[in-house]
Amino acid sequence: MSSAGYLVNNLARLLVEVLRKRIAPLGIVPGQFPTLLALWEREGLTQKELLGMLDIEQATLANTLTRMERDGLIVRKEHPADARARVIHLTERGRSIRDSAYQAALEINEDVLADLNDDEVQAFLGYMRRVIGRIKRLEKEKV
Amino acid sequence: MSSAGYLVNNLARLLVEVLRKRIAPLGIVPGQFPTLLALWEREGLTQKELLGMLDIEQATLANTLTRMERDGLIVRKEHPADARARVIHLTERGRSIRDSAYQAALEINEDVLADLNDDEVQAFLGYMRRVIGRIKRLEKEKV
DNA sequence: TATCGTTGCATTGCTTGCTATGTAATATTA
DNA sequence: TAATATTACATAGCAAGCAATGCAACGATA
Repeated sequence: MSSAGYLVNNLARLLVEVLRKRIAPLGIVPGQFPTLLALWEREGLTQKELLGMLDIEQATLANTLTRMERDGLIVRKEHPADARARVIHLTERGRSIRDSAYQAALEINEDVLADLNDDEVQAFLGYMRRVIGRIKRLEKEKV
Repeated sequence: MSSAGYLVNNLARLLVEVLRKRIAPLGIVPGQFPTLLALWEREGLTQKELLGMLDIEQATLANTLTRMERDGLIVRKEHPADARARVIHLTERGRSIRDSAYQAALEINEDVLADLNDDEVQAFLGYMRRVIGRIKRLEKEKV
């Protein structure tokens, strides 16, 4: 029970739970984090634009945005030029948790990687990027 | 967008989808894989015993077992000595896909890690085990 | 300009994870 | 042994992922 796939899956779930506990006081959940990071960089994006930054499927993002709107983190306003699209803005609340959230993310990163030195961390990240690249290339070839 | 957490999560999702596509012809889904691996090793386990091998929560396993029973992979029979417990057996169908499933898992492992040499694979697995260990230790301390 | 394909987003339904809680059955103890 | 605690499993409800599909609005073209 320790193939790469099993370990990656296990690690991912552990990390999500660590993140969940740390950001719970901010009133957000792990699935909202990548979207918030993007919106803290730039507001007023459409769902399409956001999607381009996020490695998730459109349906997943649409549902996540609905929950974020329900939770008072964002608002979807009408697009000035295209009635199909909507522009996404942070609420004051969504904006206000930015610094604490960045802080939490940094702390988790440090805590969790504390047993690896800098070179090892770089090697680890490098391996993951290479495997991710490999899988994406495999998928493209088959199409 | 390339912290360890983000990469791990991304990689885990990619791997699950690769697995999903490869095992779809066998009529099973990724969440059933670890349970099947355990049952192919030994049948007639209780849920409790299975749980001890699986790094998931009891409720998750109970639901997975229900879907596996629905899909005709396992049957839950009454425990000879304890009326609360049930022993879990593979159906003929569950048993029959064993070799193809092992084969699929091996192939995926190879395909996906093909850009890393043996030393790099070992290093990669080692890093994951260390980080997993670190997180579990962190959680224990807090309790 | 009327038609028709494309685009942007929402919805539905499923899986797989979680926590919290319910319910028998079993085990312990007063 | 009656009361109580614990155990084994199930259930409910939510999050976050996916594919498939629906629908209105937009854009291109005959």
